[in-house]
Amino acid sequence: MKIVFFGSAHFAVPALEALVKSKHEIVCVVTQPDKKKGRHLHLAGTDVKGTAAAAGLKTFQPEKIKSRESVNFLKDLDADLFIIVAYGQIFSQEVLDIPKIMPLNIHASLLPAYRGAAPINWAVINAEKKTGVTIMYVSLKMDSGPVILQKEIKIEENDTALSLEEKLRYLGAELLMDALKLIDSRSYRLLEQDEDKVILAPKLKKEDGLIDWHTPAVDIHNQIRGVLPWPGAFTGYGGKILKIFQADVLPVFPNHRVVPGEVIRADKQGIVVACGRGFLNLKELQLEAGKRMSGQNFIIGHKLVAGEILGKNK
RNA sequence: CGCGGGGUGGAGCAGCCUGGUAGCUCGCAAGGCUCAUAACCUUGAGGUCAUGCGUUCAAAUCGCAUCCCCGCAA
Repeated sequence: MKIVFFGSAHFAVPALEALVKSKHEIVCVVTQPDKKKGRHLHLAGTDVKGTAAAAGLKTFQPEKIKSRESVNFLKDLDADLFIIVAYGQIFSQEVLDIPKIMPLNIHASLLPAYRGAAPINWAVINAEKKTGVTIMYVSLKMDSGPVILQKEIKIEENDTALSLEEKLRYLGAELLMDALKLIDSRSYRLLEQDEDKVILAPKLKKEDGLIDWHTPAVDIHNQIRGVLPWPGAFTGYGGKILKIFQADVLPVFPNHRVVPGEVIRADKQGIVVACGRGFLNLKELQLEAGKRMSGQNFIIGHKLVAGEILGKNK
């Protein structure tokens, strides 16, 4: 089959690599235009662009996928399938109608749960026990098309949005190959999504990383694991931003009344902070302008003592 | 040329503004105390103060340049 691959982010790379190895013909890889990014705003291509270049594939980087020029270009490719994975632009019906068989998408959740840009993050934040990947027909409304294949995976206690993404991107690539076989043999089925079970997973905002110490320790723990790699869970300390990368929920009972955010212990046992219910032992943190380090190292250098309240500033 | 913070023994930091013997906590080594310990007491090793140039009688400290790391913003 003649395939046009649409993708940009890290998540899409294994799927493209799998396609490259398959018998299918990739007529073009469409990815987002190069953007200035990073600390010094250097111009950089997407992860997918790098992969496509390594495989010697032709790339197309339209500013707007819906534009007249883009549509004409895509029509001329005469493709059977469009495969869209973490591309980053919304398609118009006109574009979706171009492929002769169908437009396909890999989504990192068990649809209809977690429709949107950050399905993995929200699954972790919401303490889901499992998530997965879905291969579906793309329709105009975001992530609402009928499902072709779906595979679930357990969310482990120590999984983060980062580790899950790593698992899911490969799982997604595998499942895509299975789906292509079904489509090739015309033996697939389209299963409509149950609109009553829709859960939305909007793009994360900076403020989603801000820790509210009044919430229960388990919830904050899920937040810390879920908002990686961006924006990262953070609080305030000494007027600066303090990022928290890793923490454990602790069943500790202090001998006095505590305020949420209060450091009730800071010694070799760890940095223990009071939450709305329960406590967190901060394992890995990073102060603004500082390096990422373990809780013990943090105490040694920053003279953090019991009684201080986190989150007072910023 | 988007804004800002930082590079000081093995780790994390102070000192810099107001130049004049390199300091703290931890770790490490040796010894001691102890039934014992991640506890405590002694002692000790370990540093081109990121790099280069400059100012000065004298630079970790002031000035210029370079390299590297990090936060914000996108």
